[in-house]
Amino acid sequence: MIPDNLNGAQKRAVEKTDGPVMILAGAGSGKTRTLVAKVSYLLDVLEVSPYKILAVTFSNKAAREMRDRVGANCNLSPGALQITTFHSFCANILRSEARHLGLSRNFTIYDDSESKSVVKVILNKRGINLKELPPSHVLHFISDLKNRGYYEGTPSDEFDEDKQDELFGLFLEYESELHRSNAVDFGGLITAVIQLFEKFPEVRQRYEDRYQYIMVDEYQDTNRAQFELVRILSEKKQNICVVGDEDQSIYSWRGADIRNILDFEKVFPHAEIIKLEQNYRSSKTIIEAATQVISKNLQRKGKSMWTDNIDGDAIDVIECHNDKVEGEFLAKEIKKLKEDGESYDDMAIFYRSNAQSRIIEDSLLKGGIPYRVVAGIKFYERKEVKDLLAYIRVVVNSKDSLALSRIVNVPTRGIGATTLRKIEGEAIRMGCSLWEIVEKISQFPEDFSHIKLSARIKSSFQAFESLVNEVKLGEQNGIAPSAGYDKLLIESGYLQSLKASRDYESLARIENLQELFSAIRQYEESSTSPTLSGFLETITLDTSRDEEENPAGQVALMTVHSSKGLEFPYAFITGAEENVFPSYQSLESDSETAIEEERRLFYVAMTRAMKKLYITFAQGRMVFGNLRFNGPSRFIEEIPKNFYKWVRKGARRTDASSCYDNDEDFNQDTGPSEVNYHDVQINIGNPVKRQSASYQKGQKVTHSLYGEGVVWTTEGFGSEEKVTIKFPGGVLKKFMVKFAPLS
DNA sequence: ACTGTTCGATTTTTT
DNA sequence: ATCGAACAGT
Repeated sequence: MIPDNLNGAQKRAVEKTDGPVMILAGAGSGKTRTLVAKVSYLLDVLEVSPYKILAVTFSNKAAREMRDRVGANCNLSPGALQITTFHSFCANILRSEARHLGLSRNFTIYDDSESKSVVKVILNKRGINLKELPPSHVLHFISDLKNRGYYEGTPSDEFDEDKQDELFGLFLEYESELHRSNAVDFGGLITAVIQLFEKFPEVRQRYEDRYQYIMVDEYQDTNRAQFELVRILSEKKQNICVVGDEDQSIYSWRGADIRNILDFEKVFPHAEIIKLEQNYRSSKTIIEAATQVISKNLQRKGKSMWTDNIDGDAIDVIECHNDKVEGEFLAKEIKKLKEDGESYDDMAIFYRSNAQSRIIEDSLLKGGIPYRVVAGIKFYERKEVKDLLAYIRVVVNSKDSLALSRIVNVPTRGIGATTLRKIEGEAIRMGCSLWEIVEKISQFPEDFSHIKLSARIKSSFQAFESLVNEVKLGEQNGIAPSAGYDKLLIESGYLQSLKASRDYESLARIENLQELFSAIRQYEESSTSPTLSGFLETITLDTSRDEEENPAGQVALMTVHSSKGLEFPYAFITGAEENVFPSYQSLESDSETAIEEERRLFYVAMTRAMKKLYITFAQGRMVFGNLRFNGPSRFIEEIPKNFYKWVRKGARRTDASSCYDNDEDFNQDTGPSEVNYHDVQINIGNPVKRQSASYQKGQKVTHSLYGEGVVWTTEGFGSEEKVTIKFPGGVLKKFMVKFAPLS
């Protein structure tokens, strides 16, 4: 049955299971609830097999949430449900069908930075100066093509113009380089599946027959290729249900194509459109103000949001003298709310760009307000982490020449640029991969006398080769991935080289490698047949690690983009100035489309607030080292006057820059002045046996890197014991006791 | 192979 | 202001 906590439109959305449907779900309209109800309805009432249902979203977080909720509803193990991201879905298909496309199933997935490296290598090879032709520019061309669904041999003539572009040759070379490396990039995951379906009708039919009900969440974020993919899959049954909100489309710069929404009915002429317009989240004031702002956009289907909620407080628009005063206002106001009994984790501060967070953090720090910065965790982008992952990739997919050349001389083993150039030459000459050359050199060094390798280099190759092969063998024989990682870390000498340079940074790097170790352990526990290659897949397609952080009493700081999908009773939109929000880039481009996207961003930000919305802006702000006077954002002016109250904070009219003159607090050295470089206990592979938790809540500890802190939470015991420590300024860090240099 | 220096760019970042 | 990448010098 359909849960009776759904409203009319939501019920309709649930019941309309056959034929194409587009659900336009405004902010806070109970979209997830409806989707979960719909999948549950298919399963429980229509008794559709979970095997036949496919639901795709964009983020792993969203997929997980939906999977768990449906699983709980219908008493199914979450694993039985095909609720997944576009990219995982495609990666899985490609692993099964890899042979059709001349890939092998252990192919590597390249992320954006690796794609960029490939581009750089190609440009270098062609002797093109990176300044004349920035790699980012080339990469943009390539990913744009892929986002629009192009693959080699696309039948459509839509790409004729692109093929004339001088960059097209680079695209082709890029593609063949990836293919040689047995690698696929993010965009390629999607287009390769489309290609697979186009070229092999029998494969296509298998999947088409299987997925009888297809749902797409966050539809406004789909690009052309993703749309094409679900169109193909649903072509026969036409049971496609897309859910999205054109007003929250904020990823066009990533290839999201709002036309997927605007033109849905053109592709599916009999589509039913259902609008979810009742908002359950925000006060009437907020909803009406936001509705007014977004109504200025022309690129929309048009919904009119309404709510039964109370009117609530007026929006506060705070005019601050400068960005510093803005920060101080935030701290002061948050403190006041706290004193009134509100909780810190009910408050969030949004900014347009990450650069703005620093000054806000400063004020919160000074005000003693605990906060957390919600940001794309860059853990997997760390050099040392990428290095070790590259080792793993060479083990998993030895054709991955990018990974190989990254680590063949890390740590230094005498295989420098010159040697690398030589073996690259050999690889080209013999038409094989770098790894095959490495293997051949190790086995038959005499065959390579013509490239004059010293004895030392030869033995380096041999050591490297046997390490990789031993781990590979271990992987095939079901040795735990973490053990393989251990071996790589230790026998490559990587860990040793870090330990040898006992400086501040190496210490942190070692910790990160320990963190990577626990990530592998975590993965092992969650998987039935863990492998290194499975681990790689998890982390390339799911970067959301570390996001579990306990929001215990912290104000959340984030970009407007990362706020999408979240809600907070109290929300602060900061930097509401021309050239900041909307950003100067979107103004420069002078295109109405760009401004509309900024407006959608502003709309997203406004609709995060439940009870009270603050919008702050500064008269003067430091931008790229210069003081700028931008004036209030046009979006403020688009809010009807009756919805807000204008307040001035330290806003003077003269001598605008004086506030920057005596900045006594800015240059304090906050880092620990002395670091105790005692030997870090490394026990990877030989867990320390401790039977009980050795740390307690509230205990004071000293971390040799971060200084003094207080134990915030503890979990596990013995070698699995983990502690979260709170350092001054509300910074929370989690450590594994057996690794962390704590005293 | 490591280190310092200059130069330049610089929104957003689900995968 | 600040960070990183590219380059030059040791």
